[in-house]
Amino acid sequence: MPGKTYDQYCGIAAALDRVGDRWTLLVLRELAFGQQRFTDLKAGLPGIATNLLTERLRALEADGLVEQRELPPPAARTVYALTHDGHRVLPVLRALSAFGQPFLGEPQEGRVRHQVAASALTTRFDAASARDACLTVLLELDGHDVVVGVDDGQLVRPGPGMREDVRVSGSAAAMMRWVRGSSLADVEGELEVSGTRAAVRTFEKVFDLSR
Amino acid sequence: MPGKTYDQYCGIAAALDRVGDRWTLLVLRELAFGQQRFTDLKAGLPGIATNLLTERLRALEADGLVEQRELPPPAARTVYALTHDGHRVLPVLRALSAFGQPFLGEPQEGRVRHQVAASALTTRFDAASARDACLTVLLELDGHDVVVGVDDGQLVRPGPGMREDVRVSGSAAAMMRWVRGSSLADVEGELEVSGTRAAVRTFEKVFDLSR
DNA sequence: CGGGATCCGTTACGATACTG
DNA sequence: CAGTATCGTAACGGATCCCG
Repeated sequence: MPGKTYDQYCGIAAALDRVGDRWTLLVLRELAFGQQRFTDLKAGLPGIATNLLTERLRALEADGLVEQRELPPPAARTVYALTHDGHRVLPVLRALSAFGQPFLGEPQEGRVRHQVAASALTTRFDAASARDACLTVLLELDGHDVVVGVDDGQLVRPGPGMREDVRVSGSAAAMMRWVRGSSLADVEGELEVSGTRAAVRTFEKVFDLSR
Repeated sequence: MPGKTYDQYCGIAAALDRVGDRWTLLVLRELAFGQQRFTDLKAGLPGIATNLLTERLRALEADGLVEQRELPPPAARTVYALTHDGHRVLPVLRALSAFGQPFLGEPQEGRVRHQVAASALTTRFDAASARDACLTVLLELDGHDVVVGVDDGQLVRPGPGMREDVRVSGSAAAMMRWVRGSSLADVEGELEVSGTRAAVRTFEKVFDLSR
């Protein structure tokens, strides 16, 4: 922490004691995209000092939210990943993302990370409309695949090997524009949405995108 | 901010640029309980320096999340309150509260703020089960009234003058214990729940309390 | 090159004293 | 009651260096 613990009997204070430090929630955001090497994290967090990144990772490990994993030689040795407990921050990240969206300006082509566009999409997930829905969506943004799943009305990170019901292809900026309120017609030519009519309908309902 | 803005095109980064500083989210928590005077805020945030509290309030005002209101003379002059925009942080506070609950120890009688117990309750709200539900709950915790409402499947802060469907009376610590997983039988004698059978059933369903 | 550790100037925070 | 002022300390930012 900077300073010290808030030391209050309150869930919010307890949460901030773990993840309230500068950079910590952004580190967790990076790990929410999947396991990352130290260097990947540094690249995704422009401006962070290496010693701070180290310290934040150690603190998150100590709290059981993040763990180091050793990978077989063919790849870089060690990666960081969210633990089972660590996945419980995802709703916090989603709420922050939703809160922060209105502060963002117009997305500029080529300056939107594909994971950020995907995260902006999940921001619009509406549990009430998703009742009992099951759906796998493959986003192909600037050539990168991101899978978003809805299972039994819950937003999930699906494992690989799922066959997608809906595929959305295009630039991350276009996806961002759609999510931010443009109608699909407005981003036509930039985004291609494919899948059965029913699946696409479910997709638009669950993420409140039918405009 | 400490340091400076993260300056990333990302909702989470933009959110943290506004509310990511130390104490800021706890200031917003206090205001989520209702409008507060400077001194009330200070009392609810043990350990904060007065200059920091001032600075945080000014920054939140500049971002349009908090506003100062002048009250008619009979009371203390000026209070701080969330603006319309500022109410959009409530889901962030709820997500943080839910994330932080498991880190809290057993509640001790007399050491739980009634608002914290109420906030812990809202943590358990399940939008999927609340579909179309309408309900007003009056919590009477340690003698303080807190109203929690569900309208059309959404969690709301109801205005005054609503007649309650369910009333829960007892200590904040007992409420906390119930919310944390005890069955109603376990807190029997400490909590009194009244209302029509149907209303109580809805209450328990919507907050997943039937154990 | 990936994964850090070290050092140092700058900034923010914490504590308390003081004022309209 | 509602802040402002001051000041020592801890945390951060940036760069550099180190090691396998």
